[in-house]
Amino acid sequence: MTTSSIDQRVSLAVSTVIFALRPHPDTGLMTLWLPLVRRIREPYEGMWALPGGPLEADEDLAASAQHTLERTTGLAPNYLEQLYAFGNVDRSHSDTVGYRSSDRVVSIVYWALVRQDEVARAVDGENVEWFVADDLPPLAFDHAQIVDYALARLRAKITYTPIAHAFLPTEFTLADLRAVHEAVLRTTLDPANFRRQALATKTLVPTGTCLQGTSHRPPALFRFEAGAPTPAPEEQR
Amino acid sequence: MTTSSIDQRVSLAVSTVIFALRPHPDTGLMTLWLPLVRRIREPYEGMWALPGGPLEADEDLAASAQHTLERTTGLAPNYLEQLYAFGNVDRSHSDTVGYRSSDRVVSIVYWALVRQDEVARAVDGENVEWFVADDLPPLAFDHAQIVDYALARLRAKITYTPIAHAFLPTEFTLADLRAVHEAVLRTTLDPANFRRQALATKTLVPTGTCLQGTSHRPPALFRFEAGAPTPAPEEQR
DNA sequence: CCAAAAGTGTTATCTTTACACCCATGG
DNA sequence: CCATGGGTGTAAAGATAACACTTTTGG
Repeated sequence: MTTSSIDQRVSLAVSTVIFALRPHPDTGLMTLWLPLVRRIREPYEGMWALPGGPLEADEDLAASAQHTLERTTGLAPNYLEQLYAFGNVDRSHSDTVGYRSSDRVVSIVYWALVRQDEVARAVDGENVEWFVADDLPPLAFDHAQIVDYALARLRAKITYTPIAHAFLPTEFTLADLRAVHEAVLRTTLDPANFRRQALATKTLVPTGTCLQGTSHRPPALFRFEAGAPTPAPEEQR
Repeated sequence: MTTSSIDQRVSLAVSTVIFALRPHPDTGLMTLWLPLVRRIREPYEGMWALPGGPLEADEDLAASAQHTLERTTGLAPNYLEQLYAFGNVDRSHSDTVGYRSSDRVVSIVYWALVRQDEVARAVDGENVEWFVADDLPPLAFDHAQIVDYALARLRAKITYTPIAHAFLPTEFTLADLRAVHEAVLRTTLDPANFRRQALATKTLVPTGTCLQGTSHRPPALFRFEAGAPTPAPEEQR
C-alpha cells in the first residue's frame, strides 16, 4: 500500500535554506543572510532561487541537503533539519503567466545553520550570492513562502532549543550567544536574565578560561554540551 | 536548480497516521486507536502497514492523504497535518532479510484526527483493522517508528494547541474535552485547573445551553471557535 | 438528603521580568 | 579613576498546581 507506481510525472528535489549571520550593510547590526542561486533555465530563468537539486537514487534526503550545502558554501552544516515537503500541483507556475506547465516537482526542503566566517569565499560569485534574509529579491517558484516559513521556524526554535551555538565557534562567551539570539529575533535581551536562562538549560560547559583583551572584565568562555542525542527524526515539538 | 531529472528510481508515496479515540478492550479507558492495512504483496506481504498510496500526478500532497483517509475510514479528517518526509535509501528493507532491495520509496507522511463514531463500519473488515496505538503488531517498513513519531507529535501538540476538539462533536462539555486530553496523554488532569486553562485560550464559545440528564449538575456546552486561520504550511512551532 | 460532578475561590510555589548594584579589566 | 560590559542579587508580577468549598441536578 505504501509502494508506489513507477512512471509518474512527479520528480523529487531537495532544497535547502541556509542561514548565516553577518552585519547588515546599512545598520551594521548582525542579521540573518542566506545564499541564493541564479536560475540558468526556464522556468524563472534569471531569477533567484533556493539552492538544491534532484534527489539522487542512492542518496538519503538529509545527505542530499548536505551535498547542496557543500556545493553552495563549501562546508558541512552545523545544524540541519527537515523543514517541510512542498508538493502542491500548481507550485511551479504560481503567479507568473506565460510558462507552459512544466513537470511537477515535489521539493523536500531542509534548513541549515552555518558560520559565515567558514564560508569559502571561492564558491561565492559564480551563480551564488548572499542576501539579507528579511529583504530578498523576488524569488522563483514558491521559494519566498518557503523562506518565510524557514525564518519562522528558526525564530521559534531558537527560543526553546539550544541551536544558537551553530552560528558560533566551539568556544564562545555568553555575550556572543546572546548576540546570536538578538540578531535572529531582532530584539534586545536582558543580559542578566539571558545568562540565567542559558545556564539553566544545562547545555553549556564552562571551559575554565576567560577571553582576554576586552577593555573590561574578561568574560568566561563556554562550550556547547551535546546532551541527549536527537530522538525521533527531528525534534519538532 | 530545483527542477529534477526525469527517470530516477525513486517513487513517491503518501501515508497517513489516522488517530481516533475508543475504549480500551481491557481497561475500558479511552485510548488512541489507529487503522492499519494488511499488505497483499511483497515486500512485507501479510504484515500490517500504514494506509497510503502512490502520489497521483494531479494530486496535492494533503489531498492524497485525504483520499487515503476517505478510502480507509469513509470520512474527511477533522484535523490533518504533515508529519515528516521519510526517504532514507535503506528504509524498505530495514531489519528483515531475504528481500531483494525493491525500488526506493520516499514517503510523505501525514497525521489525522477523526471521530471514531463517524467511522463507517462498512469500510472496516476488508483489509483494514483498528489497533490500540500503543500496542501495535509488528509493522512493515519503518512504520513502527513513524507511528511513534506521530504519537509524540500528537501528545506534544495537544498541550499547546487546541486540536482536542477534532475528536469531539461540534458541541461538547469541558469534561468531554478534558477526557480527550486525559486519554491522549494517559494522565488525570485537575478539572478546576483544566477548565481555567481551556477557557484562557479563548477558543471556546459557550453555546448558552446545558447538557441535560446527567444525575448531577448540568454542564455547560461549548463550541470550538476557529480563531486565526492556519498561517504558514502548518503550524509546527 | 445523599452522591456526584460542575463550577468558583484561595493559597503556596515556581517562573519570568525588570532593574539595582558590585566586579574586573584596559586605557 | 573612569568607562564598559561581566556577573550577582532581589523584589514585583505572572503563571502553575493543589485543594477546599459551594452549586445543582437525579435518584
